Amino acid sequence: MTTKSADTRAAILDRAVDIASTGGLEGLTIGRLAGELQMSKSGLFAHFGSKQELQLATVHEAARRFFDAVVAPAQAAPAGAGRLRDYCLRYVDYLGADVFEGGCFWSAVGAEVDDRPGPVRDAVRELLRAWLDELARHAGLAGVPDPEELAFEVYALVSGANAGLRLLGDDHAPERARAAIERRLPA
Amino acid sequence: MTTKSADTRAAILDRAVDIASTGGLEGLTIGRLAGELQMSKSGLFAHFGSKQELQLATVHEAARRFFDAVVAPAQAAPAGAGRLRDYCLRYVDYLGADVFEGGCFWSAVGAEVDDRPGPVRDAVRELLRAWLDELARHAGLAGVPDPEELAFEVYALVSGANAGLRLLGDDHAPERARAAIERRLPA
DNA sequence: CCTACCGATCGGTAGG
DNA sequence: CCTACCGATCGGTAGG
Repeated sequence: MTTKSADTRAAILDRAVDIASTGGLEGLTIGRLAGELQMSKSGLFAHFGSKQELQLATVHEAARRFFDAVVAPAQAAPAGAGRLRDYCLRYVDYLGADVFEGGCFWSAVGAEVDDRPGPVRDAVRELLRAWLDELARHAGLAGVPDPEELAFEVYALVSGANAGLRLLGDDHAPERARAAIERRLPA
Repeated sequence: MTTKSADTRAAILDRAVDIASTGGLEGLTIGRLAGELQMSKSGLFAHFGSKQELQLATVHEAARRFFDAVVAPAQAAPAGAGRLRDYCLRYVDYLGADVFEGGCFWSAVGAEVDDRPGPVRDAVRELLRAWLDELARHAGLAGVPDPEELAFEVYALVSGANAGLRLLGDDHAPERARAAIERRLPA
């Protein structure tokens, strides 16, 4: 029975993802995490062995949550224009769906790690890269002339909506992103 | 002669802006800043009185740099479509112009402060708000139907280009943003 | 602008 | 998973 240990680990990561979505991966300190979960620092630490391993596990747990909220439900739509459209709509909707406590996890963490070479930055980079590739792939299937350009624009608009929502407190931001994306999607 | 003290303060803030553009306002520690400038922590600290005052002064110094690089040079262009176009081009170009050591200061700092209520967040928010208002104002003068929508899209695309450049290492990102903005600008 | 401190917190370890 | 530590660094202060 490794179940109890696995449950504890899952509970730690669940909280870690929300802390990091708010205060970033630096704000995710072992002391704070242990305090909130009412366990000792060293007890928690033993699950990961280093701060970096905790950060990596947190990033992958965030990817799982993003996958469940945006990617998986869209698999019902047909590949190509339908899937692309579904991805985009869910991508915008996810900002207001409280998937993460601090809004888009990738916006919160992306700017933080981009200047820090290492495995954590690489993991974030590759996950974002894979998501943009998936968007571009279905844009290509839909016959869009420059699929990578479209993927870039959608990503930028959704990130912009998150910033508008969180930093400016502008509730219209997702609607603005939706309008711009709608205008850009293939008919 | 308060000149020597003012010079020191200017040198501190000059370095502080670049550190914050890389490691964020939390990465901007008094110890690190003092170390790089080869002065004592307390000597440096005396110029500001608190970490928060240092952060505020750093944000305003960053605004000055952004103004000098993007806003001021565009004043030669005529109000309306011409100015709007000039703003947008310079806004994209500024990403690759090494105005800040860590790329766009506002992208680096925006996601960091958006969950931390207080004077620092308010300052960042108001500066961004003012910039978007200025973009929208000239879009309005140019006869654009929804000036705020256009300002939002331009801001999102430039932020996206910065992320593409810094996080993904995609050198095409500014060109992609430029293309999308060009398509969106009034003829 | 300095030396010399302060209490708190950081990531991490020893040893159980 | 715990108690009890470690050296380093944090923001900040006293006193000059």
